[in-house]
Amino acid sequence: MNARPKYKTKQRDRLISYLETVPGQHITAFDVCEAFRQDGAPIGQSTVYRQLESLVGEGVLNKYIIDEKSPACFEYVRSASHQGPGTCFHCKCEKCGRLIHLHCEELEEIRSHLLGEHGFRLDPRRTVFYGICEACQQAEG
Amino acid sequence: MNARPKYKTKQRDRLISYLETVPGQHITAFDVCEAFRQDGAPIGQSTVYRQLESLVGEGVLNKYIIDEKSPACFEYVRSASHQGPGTCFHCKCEKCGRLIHLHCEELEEIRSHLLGEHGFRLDPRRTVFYGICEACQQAEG
DNA sequence: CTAAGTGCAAAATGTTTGCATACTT
DNA sequence: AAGTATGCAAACATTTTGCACTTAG
Repeated sequence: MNARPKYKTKQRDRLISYLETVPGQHITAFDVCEAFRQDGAPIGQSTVYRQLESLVGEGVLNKYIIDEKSPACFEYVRSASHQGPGTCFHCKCEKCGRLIHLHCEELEEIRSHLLGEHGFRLDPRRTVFYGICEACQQAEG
Repeated sequence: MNARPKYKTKQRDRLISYLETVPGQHITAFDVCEAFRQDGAPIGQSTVYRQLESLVGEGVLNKYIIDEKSPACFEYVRSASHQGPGTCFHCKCEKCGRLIHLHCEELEEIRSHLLGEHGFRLDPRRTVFYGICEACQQAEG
């Protein structure tokens, strides 16, 4: 979906190194910039955005739009060549804002159903389920 | 989730009248502003945004964040007092951008599963399934 | 009369872009 | 040398907010 970088640059390497330290976590472009700033060697934010976008295109990162107002967040999935996509669904609580990762085989049914009955190939990397989490349901009665 | 209006104003009435002419369609704040501008009697955009937000809070409108870069869109569902929530899922094709409305009983299973197994009460009004639609799948081979 | 709503212009926010410079190959 | 990448600052687009004014109850 996106162009992949042709050149190996210092910034790109540093970015990847950083990402490897936070696998499976959700980080924003801001987080990344901040990390480098605190390292004493900032990387320009345009570069960060551009590289991040490239890495999404290469399948190294997943990108999630969790919330209309929050910044997009990225999740390191694997080094560019390895493994299939780590299937993981996300649930976002509209009340407390908590983000729940669901590694659930049964949810595969959803994909099958959508594909079989509706011809729609679901992309779990971009799909976020909104709703109310257990804790908040009990709290509200 | 949001405050509901206490006062009945001319702007609010006009907005609701307009919405009633586009049931089930997806309209943006911009569309609304435009409609009134062309009516010769514009309504301030802040007012539009605020009223729209109120109506979402009242359940009259659904609000969807279809896309990170696109404006939020609203869908008129019912007049404030009537009926239960019109259950309708949305699928957004990442390729062609098409938005598909799914009125599907079987998708209720998803809700049951999430609720039963994960304690998560899915909100179909805010959830959008991303993926690739049938046409685009065939096109790409 | 008081609380709520309106509308303008300005702020906020996350992301993208133009462009001159620097780096990779 | 040619093609990319970088980084700054400025541009962007949507939504929100501050505030003085109007309107509904």
